[in-house]
Amino acid sequence: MTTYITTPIYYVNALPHLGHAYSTIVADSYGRYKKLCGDQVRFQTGTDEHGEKIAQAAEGKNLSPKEYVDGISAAFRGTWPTLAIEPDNFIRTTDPGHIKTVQDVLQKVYDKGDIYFSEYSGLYCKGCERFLTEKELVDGKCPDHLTAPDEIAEQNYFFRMSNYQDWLINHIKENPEFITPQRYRNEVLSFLSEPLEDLCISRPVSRLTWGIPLPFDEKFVTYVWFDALINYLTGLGYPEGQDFENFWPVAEHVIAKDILKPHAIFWPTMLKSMGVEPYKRLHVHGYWNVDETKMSKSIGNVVRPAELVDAYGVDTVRYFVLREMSFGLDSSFGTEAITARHNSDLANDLGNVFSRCLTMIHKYNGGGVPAVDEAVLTDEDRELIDAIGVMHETYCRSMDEFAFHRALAAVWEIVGRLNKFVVTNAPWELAKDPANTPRLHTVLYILAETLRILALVIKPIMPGASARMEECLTLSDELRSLTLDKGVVWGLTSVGTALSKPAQLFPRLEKKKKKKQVQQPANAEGSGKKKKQEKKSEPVEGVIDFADFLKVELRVAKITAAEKVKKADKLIKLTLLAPEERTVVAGIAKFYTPEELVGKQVIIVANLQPRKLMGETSHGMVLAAKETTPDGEERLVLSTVSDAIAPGSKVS
RNA sequence: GGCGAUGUAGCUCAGCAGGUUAGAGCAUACGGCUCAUAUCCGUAGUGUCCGGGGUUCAAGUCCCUGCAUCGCCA
Repeated sequence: MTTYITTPIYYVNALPHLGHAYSTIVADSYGRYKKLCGDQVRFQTGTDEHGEKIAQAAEGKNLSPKEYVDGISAAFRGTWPTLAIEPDNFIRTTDPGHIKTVQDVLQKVYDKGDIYFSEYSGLYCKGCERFLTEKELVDGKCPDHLTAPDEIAEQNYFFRMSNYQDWLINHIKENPEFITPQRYRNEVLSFLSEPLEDLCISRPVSRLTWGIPLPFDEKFVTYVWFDALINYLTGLGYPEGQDFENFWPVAEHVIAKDILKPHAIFWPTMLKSMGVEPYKRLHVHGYWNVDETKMSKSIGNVVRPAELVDAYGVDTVRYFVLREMSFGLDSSFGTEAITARHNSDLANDLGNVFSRCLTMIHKYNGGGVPAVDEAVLTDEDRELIDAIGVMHETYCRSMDEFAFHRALAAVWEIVGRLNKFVVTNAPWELAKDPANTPRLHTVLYILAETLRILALVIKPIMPGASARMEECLTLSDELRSLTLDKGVVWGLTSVGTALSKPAQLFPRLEKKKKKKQVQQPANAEGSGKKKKQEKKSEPVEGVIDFADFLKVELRVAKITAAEKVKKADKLIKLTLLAPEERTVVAGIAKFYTPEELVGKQVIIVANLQPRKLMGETSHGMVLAAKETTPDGEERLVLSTVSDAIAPGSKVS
């Protein structure tokens, strides 16, 4: 059996965040799982590097597009190993091989007659650099730039997507698993119930040069989606080769819901047109919110995977995202949530049970795995063993369905049972009387064997923790390399195996509960009932508490560009790095010229709700001090830091 | 405006195709153990299953309607 699993190729206009990490962890874990099932697996991720936004971003940084994308692509590539993500192939749409294949595909589709040249006229907004639909306009103007769009006619190439609409509808209906979870399948079908328009697949070179030239007309480059989707094929050496034959028929794509349409509609019709079978499954997941709100650059609450790994460790991060999110639905990320998962599931349950079991084998049998005495086997023992069989089934079914949270819940059911088993069998009691030795040995064996199986099933999700468990259990290479089917079989641990001392798999994290700090003198009030309801300190007028202060996120930002806002004599539009790029409009035009601002470091409120000022949306606020001089003149001075520091540094 | 999803214990959610006292984890309270990472085990709960109608012997589970939130489309 073979498995081909892909993530989207990530658009290099931003650095990796939790959402990217999630898609990639999912694909990696699924790939590892399939490998553990004995499949030959190919796992691909990469970066998407063409298009208008990239060209703009590069220009904004005074870099050539290629220099710019090289940097961000490397950041993605470098992030994955820190999350124990091991793709077999990392593809870039600027790879020469990819470019050639895209051109071959275009030519093929063109020759088939599915691409035509046509004039398109529409309302083009220079600010957005794209055509707007009538419906998007507000009072006839672009809602973002408040300017009237130009009616322009442009000639472009179009892909006859509409030719394949009926075929696609049928295909989706006949293959219930083609798009999962179902809610997204419904969404696509509902979208397809309306006539499909053809897809514009070119951009004139006059407007954009950063793209793949059309093979049949050099005055145009390829629209990014047409270019990007093909990565899934080029990564396999399409149009020929063993990889393509082995893996394409089993292709499974993991995506987030924002790119559903290109993957569920553009891509299958493109494949159909070029004469390639559609992919097997498309797995669509939801968004990670951060503490109830959307994660976005402008709010400044973007979660960086590297920071998470530093704070919690790779295994915890992988476990958390897979356990916490029901695949397909949105979830919310919060430090309390991940700390709670780490402490309760990983440290208290799995980590602790691992530690206590190994310790007992050391204390009561010198660290060697003792033999089972069939004569003293109880119903309860058999129940535990049976439960492991049930877990195995649920686990596999859930992993196959991308229901990772359910797979993990099933594993933790066994962790819970093992803890109960320890308590009801109390080896420390058995050890007191030599007459109980056969039973003690049997119990200890069950502990060791259950741990071995737990180490095996968590391997795809937490490869590190799994390896540490196997290490302590001193499993042979043979036992470590078993497939699931062969490995989740009772009784494989050999009697006499000498175990190592237990490692602390997941050290507990201290909760940052500042709320519980009580300042009341110990016996100020009479004993009796505990006063559970700690009085909240009375609010004092004009005084905020520390928690309120923490809500304000201050950051150092570097000004990279500044220009006056038209028709506003007080406003200057600033482009800042903090560390990501953002726009902030500041009412400082009377005091500073745009020229003198560029290069300055300022302090901004980074998590202020975005607000529109004279047509520009401001994502934050620049801090400044203001005074009125004795002669009645106003003076304003920007707040800054006393020495150079990395853009985006927090101020507190 | 059209289509769709969701609304269940303080929190996060399970409840598959209608059937006895509605479940799990976390959090809370009390009790127990000592092998263990101040961990674990047991007990205790509380729920107008969003509101209102209806179908049925029987509805959290089906139908209609209203409200709220979200998504897609226009």
